[in-house]
Amino acid sequence: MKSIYKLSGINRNPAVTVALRSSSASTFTCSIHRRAFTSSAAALSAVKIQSPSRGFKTDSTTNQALSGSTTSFASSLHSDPLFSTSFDRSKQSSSSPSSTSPPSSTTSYMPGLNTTSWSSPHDSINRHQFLKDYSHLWTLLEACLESGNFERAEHVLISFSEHSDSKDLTMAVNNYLLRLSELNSKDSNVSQTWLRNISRKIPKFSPDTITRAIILKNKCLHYDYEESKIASYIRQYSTDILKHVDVLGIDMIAKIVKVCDIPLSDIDPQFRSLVQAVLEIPKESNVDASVDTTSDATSAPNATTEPTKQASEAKADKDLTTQREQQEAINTKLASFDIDSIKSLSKPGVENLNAVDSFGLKAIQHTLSGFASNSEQFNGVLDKIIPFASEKNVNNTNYIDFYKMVQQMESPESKATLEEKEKFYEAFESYNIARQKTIERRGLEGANLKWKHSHEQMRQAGALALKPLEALLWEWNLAMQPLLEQEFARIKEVVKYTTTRKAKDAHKKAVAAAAASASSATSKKTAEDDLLEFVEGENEDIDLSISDRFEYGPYLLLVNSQKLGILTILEILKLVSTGGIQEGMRTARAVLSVGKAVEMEYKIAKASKREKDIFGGLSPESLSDQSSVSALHDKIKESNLSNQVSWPSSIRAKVGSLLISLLIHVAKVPVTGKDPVTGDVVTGKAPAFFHSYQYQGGNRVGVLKVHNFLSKYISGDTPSNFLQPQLLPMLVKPRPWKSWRSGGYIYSTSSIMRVKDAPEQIAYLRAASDNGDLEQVYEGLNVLGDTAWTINTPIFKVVSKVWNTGKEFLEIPNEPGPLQAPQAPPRDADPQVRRSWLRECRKIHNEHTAKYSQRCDTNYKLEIARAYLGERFYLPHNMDFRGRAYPLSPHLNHLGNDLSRSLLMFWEGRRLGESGLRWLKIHTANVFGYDKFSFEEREQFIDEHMGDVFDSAEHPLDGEGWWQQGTDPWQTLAACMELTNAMSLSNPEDYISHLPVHQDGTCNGLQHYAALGGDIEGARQVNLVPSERPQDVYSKVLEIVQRYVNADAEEGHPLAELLKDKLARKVVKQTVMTTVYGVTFIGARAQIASQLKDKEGIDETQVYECSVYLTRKVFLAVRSLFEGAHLIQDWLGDSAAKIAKSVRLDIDTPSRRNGNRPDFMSSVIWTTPLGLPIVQPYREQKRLQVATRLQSVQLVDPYALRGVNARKQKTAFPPNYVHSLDASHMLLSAAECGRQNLQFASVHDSYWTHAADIDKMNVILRNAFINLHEVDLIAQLKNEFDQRYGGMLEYAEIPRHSVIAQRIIKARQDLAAIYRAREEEEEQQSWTDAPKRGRKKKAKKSASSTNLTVAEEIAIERERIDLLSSPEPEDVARGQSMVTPLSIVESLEPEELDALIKEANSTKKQRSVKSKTSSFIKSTEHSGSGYDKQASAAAAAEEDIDLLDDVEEDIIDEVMGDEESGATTKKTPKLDSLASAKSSTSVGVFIRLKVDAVPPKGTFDVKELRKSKYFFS
Amino acid sequence: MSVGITPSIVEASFRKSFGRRSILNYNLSVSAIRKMKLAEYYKDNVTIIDAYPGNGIWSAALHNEIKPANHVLLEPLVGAQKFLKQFIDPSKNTLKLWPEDPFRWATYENIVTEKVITPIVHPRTEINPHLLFTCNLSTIQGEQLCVQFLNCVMNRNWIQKYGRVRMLLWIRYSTLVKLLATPGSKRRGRVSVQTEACSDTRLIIDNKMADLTLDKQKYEPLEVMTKPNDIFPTKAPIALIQVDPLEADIEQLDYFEYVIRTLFILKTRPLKEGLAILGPGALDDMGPSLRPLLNKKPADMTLEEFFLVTKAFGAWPFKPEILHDFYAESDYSLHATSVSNSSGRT
DNA sequence: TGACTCTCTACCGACAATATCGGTATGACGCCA
DNA sequence: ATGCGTCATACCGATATAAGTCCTAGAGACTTT
Repeated sequence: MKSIYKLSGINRNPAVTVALRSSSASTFTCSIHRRAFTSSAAALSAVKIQSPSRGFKTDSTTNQALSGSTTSFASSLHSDPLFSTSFDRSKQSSSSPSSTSPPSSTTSYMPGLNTTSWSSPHDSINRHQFLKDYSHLWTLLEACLESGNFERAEHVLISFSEHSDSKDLTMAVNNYLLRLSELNSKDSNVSQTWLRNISRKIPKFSPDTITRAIILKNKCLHYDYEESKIASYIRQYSTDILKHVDVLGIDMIAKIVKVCDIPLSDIDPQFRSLVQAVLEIPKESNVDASVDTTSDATSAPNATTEPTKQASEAKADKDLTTQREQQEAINTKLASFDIDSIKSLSKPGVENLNAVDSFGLKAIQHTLSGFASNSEQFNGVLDKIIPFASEKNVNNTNYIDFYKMVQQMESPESKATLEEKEKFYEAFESYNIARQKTIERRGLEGANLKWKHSHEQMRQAGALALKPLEALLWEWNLAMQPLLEQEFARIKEVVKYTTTRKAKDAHKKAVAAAAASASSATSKKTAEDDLLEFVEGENEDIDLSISDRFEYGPYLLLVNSQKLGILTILEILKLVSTGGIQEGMRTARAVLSVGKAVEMEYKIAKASKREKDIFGGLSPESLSDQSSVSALHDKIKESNLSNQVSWPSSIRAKVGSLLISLLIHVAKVPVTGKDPVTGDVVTGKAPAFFHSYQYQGGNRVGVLKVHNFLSKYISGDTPSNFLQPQLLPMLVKPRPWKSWRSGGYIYSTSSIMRVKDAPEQIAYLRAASDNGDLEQVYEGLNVLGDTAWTINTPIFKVVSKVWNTGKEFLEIPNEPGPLQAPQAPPRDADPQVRRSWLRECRKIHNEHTAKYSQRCDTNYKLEIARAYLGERFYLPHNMDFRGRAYPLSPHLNHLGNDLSRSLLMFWEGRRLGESGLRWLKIHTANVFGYDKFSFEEREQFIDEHMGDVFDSAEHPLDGEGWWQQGTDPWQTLAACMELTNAMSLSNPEDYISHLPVHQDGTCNGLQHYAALGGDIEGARQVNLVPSERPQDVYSKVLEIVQRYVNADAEEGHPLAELLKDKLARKVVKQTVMTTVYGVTFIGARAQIASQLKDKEGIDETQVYECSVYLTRKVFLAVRSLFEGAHLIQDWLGDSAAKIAKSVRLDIDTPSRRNGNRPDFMSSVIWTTPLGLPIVQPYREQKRLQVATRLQSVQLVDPYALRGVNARKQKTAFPPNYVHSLDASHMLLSAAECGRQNLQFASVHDSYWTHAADIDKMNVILRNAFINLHEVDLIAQLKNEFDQRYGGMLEYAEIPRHSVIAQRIIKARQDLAAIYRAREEEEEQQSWTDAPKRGRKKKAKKSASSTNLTVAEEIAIERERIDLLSSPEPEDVARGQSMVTPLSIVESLEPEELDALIKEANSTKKQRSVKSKTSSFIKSTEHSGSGYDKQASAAAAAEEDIDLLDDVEEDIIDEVMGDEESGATTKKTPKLDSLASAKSSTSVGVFIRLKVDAVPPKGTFDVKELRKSKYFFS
Repeated sequence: MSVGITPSIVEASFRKSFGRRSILNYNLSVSAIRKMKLAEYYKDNVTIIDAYPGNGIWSAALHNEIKPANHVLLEPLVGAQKFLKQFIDPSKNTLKLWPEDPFRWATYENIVTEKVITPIVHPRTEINPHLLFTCNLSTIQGEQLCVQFLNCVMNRNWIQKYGRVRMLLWIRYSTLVKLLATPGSKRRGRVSVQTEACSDTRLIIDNKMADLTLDKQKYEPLEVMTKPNDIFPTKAPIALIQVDPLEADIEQLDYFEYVIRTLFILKTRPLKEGLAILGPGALDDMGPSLRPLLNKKPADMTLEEFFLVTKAFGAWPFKPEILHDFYAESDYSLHATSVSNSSGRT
């Protein structure tokens, strides 16, 4: 019986444990608890026979290679074909899972192999049983290989092989082999021998052509391309081997082709041109100037041949030098294209921002601008091209203004020839590729050199000088080195054993030996001992640190100690004052960030190195055939082990915590303090960081605090200096999206979808990606990524001027001074005083923190903007899980606030033309806030304010400041400048405009709702229906609310009278907006309260009741105005609730908390019109505590199988669905804009393009919307739901008096009898079987009960279904003979059942309406009562005790009654009771899930909006 | 609530507790009060502040035994007010019902300003014989209030500004073990040290069915509730404690609070680990002066030992200046609204 | 055979509580037949 | 070789932590004699 209550799918897997931790080294048995009943009850026991492959103790397979350990994996429980239909989009049904998916291990959808389906068996999107360990092993394998730990890697490989699919396995083996052959390039026998051995050890493994290619490569190197050895091998396996460019590299293929005389036609046509390019290059000139120079640092720095410290430092020096060389080389290249001087022509007066001049962004700026200042010799050609060049301002320009350069080159006056231009662009492009790569591989060593320089300068200046921060940082990094080396040594000591046990034993022996020798030689305490003591901690922790090192060791070894030190310091300083911690940060965040940085560093270096390996002497950016290059890039990324999976967060945390603990230990700052006793000033050195804890509302939080000496150095302007350069805007077009993980940056891998700790989302995404369903999505996103941007320099100048004043201005926060807490009250002050003091402190602290983080954020934006002045850049995009697009690069992007948006403009310019000029004016009016009027009026408005516009543009800070009154002031300023520039031309229409002009949907969510429901009235309100003037939803709602309030005021309602003159659009706006998101009454009330708070004439004490009153009115108004939308919203919500609360028959899902009830396991999943599958990620989270060096850290375990959060699933579905539609609309529009060669950007429901192209875009977006909504999306959704969830059960009620109900009750009794009998029998058995085994406590049931619990009934239903689907006719017959509630219900016609449910529901509703008058809408009608109650309560408090007499009797009685009943007993959740919980007149029953009928669609024809001017405006 | 109506209130309050846990056994209450010798100590001009009287049994016993000049019942629950009113003789002025919530500090000011009570300040040389405080803290929030009352004892504010006011508190068992845990106990924590530091606290009425890990030697109850119907709800054990504030000051109170709060975070780790999180470099600087304690666990340390640590901390030149940490809620709506507003601008 | 208590309160994007204890499962190991 | 008992350990879930509770409202989930 107990098996029912076990989640059979999540048994721990010992074999994996071995590989990960190897806490043990011998035999394991993995037992799977039996799911089937073992009872003798005839009808039920059949299950046992029916599924012989399930529920047995798996045989142990011995594996000698694993030091005698036996590994086994639980067999799949649910591999029935029944549950393995394919995932399909309901509209274009059925497509089988692709067989060409790239190997990956994060997710797996291999039906039948240790998997179960996630949310629905309908889709063959399955969850690997050991998903977590699987991905951990994957990363561990790589780490072991990189660090040259082959023994353990093989260990891992074997564990991995037990439960991986063959493709993943082959890839894993290949990676092993590749690495092995790399380190034994002079002897191909090593790898061949190993391959033979592993094939024997892992019979499942089958080599593929990649395997052959690796061997071939090894042979080539071994025998130095000896024709006889190579040619025969190729002949043996066909020239298919040669298609693996990503293994062999282009150079090698070229050589092979040459040596073996293979025709070029045998080479993969995709890469033929590359090979050809190599063949054509004469040998000597084959020097690549741009490829990675730090690559040797990346190749397993801590492998057996690890560079010494000096070497690595020297190398760092070298790196910088080579970097310079490289830059010069590029300069030469640029020069060779006849543009000898790219000396900046940029404007004077771009002021430097006040910032710490050090690393991070500065380094990036250096990279970007690095070679602008060199040599005068470049003056010449450019001067000829650009007449203005003589006016160039030489001083103060530290960057190249490519923007201006191009503008001038392209201007009509330019004398540049077409050929010159072409050459310029070509040079520009390859220059950008080179720079982009350099940025992505950040120069960590470069940062260190700067620190060192600063340190030396400080030395020269003398000890009295205050140390600059950089000097300090250099010291810290220096001090960390020996500790890191020590740690490396210890790790190597540990990881050379394959199990922790061996390591521990060895350690014990060593200690014993040391003790023996120590007794003779008196131990002298050295500095090293101190180190040792620190690193090792207490003796009792040694075991712990051994197993710890065993886990994180391989990962830490991947990056050299110099880099580790630097990145730790950078990360930590970046995080100061985050997480609401004053002068510190949360430990959890710190350790994870550092760990992630290590991972990033390693992966990017690895990718960069691989690129070099593969391209060999070719310079990818200078090749003409860029499509081949990018195809090869993709191939490289795909085959790279590390691109597949992220490190487990536990590993990140452990790696990070180790580094931080070292930093804490060495980082010191000078301090002075006063001795409390003597009063003397004491000086000393104190740790710069220290680890402690804080309490947050009763919760303990680990924090890392910085010494306040250090915090003096750090202001809001500091963190941008530590910014990670990996995610900045790109200088070249992003790699286009080609699969779910391929696209975006050059080296770092990003996923096309941002997922929330939900492998299920990835699984679905991957399936769709592999299936080729996402082409439209890719196309749209690629258009967004291909939009070229540049910084709006004039705006930047204004902003930086304001910034440097340090004062608050518009969205720019001021420089917050030190936090000033109010004086604490004396201890014996009244608690009230203390409380309000605390509250005040908290408030000030909050404000300070907010201000600080805002200042940081703005600083980030400005620093990035400054770095990219004059550059052309791109913003790679991905999506949230609904499909909405976001730029990958944070901080500065067009989704940011007004300021960010104003700093950006299109790189490309387009002539305004008549329509463009008009739209530019309208846009100016829009951003100013004058957007509720007709286009003509808006245009006129700007014409009337043209003086203000000119003044704003010409005197932004010293003029009238008209722009500052705008809703979006900075964008207004940008528009003013653009307009001014245009108007200054004799013909403004000739102006080449770069400003993005917006078209915004009016309440886009409601627009989609109206279209979905065909709701004419709603459509009219949101401008779907053509109209002469734009409709304003908020004003309309306000109007209705005003009517209600006036009516109440007439009747003398006091609140209505108070409020009737105080209503404003602003009061209702937010609530109307959030209605779409399903805001609750209380949430809306809070919004309204905050609006009312500042209103004149409303007393503070009245705000609350006013807000309650008003919120009711607003809700009523919204509902009346958007009846259709609400019907759809409700339907979506109800459907989601049904799905989220459905019970699955295909898997066993008992509740963790209450074994009597199943957990709900099905997420709401749907497919957008573009084919993107969307999975709502809301499940209960399992949290793990991971012990790290500093403290234990709590992480979510994304792999845990947990029930859904039904409530969240329900409330979030309507907005998510609508957002998935608006995302589809956007992507469709984007794709079409791309096809029509428009520059396009979007902020969800705000679409941007050039002013001149607005007319075109307006047509495109309207057509896209129509296309989207022409089909009945809701009907389609229902259809999809029916298919996906049709097999599940939902709870329903039918009238108790019905015949069916009676039959069900009877059946339940019968089943219970059988069940109890069998249960007893099993109990007996289990006592004799294993008397010591405690029974699962999950299954709490009252022994005497004759009723079935819900879980039990579900188990029985499941048995029946299983039997019916059995291949054995005997089983099927048995299943047919079973009488269960479900079988009874299913014997009904659907209509009959519907009728019964309807009947039960109606009686229930009647009852509940009678008993409750709680609907807020209803109570609005008597809203006076609340007021009265409040008043009397207040009075009661004030008046004398005697007043108690006045308390009404009925209230008392009520309370007393409650008290009485509180003492009465409670009840068990028996199914029968579940039925009667709501009403004794009905019976609860599980039926097949069926979503409700779709609400009838209205008559609005979406095509009408083609004519609607203000649909988007 | 005169003696004459005792049977009626006992009967009437049977299985009533108004959402709290209360004693039902009147006689046992009386017996405990007598063993405490309350009537002997509180003789003259006695005021009882009686918070959350609920079903009134305990209040009746106190009232009848001590016969105070002024007994004010702080009862915010309307149902309980109504119930209690039946037993209050309006003609007498000794027993009053005040409907404000004892949870609110203002209540205690209001009863003074409204002249419901007129507290007499008594020198700290002895327990204030004119003012007795009792409170039923058996709810889930009761524990919070209890800790705060103890804070007030330490800070000498709230009613403790009238001198050393004895408090008779009904608390849950879970609270009890936190307050009275002795060194070495699993439950030893910050509150137990604080309680020990600022008060002489005794267990007065115990509950038989709870098997708690208390030092029974040290905390011998005066009475024990044995029968199921002694309390209500039956299976929800509570206990009565007597808290007598101490006369002596706690040295360096701020430091003491910080030290115990911080050290108990790692309460079963050796003290040296705890010291390390007191401040940057704390272990290096303070370790030498506390060498004998370094390997002791905070959970095993005595009050005196905590005083030693406090002293060392106070003498440490580099101790942190700010001992109370604030944290910011992640409620930066400033930025968020500016973003969302601009997409749907006005 | 209900009722009481507790929770949560707008979508997304960003993120993230920890120390300790006790029970249970599991494995190592020894012992003995 | 197998089996059994005992001990150690890993894992998992539960609980405490702090100490004003956040002025109210109402629906829904959850629990448990």
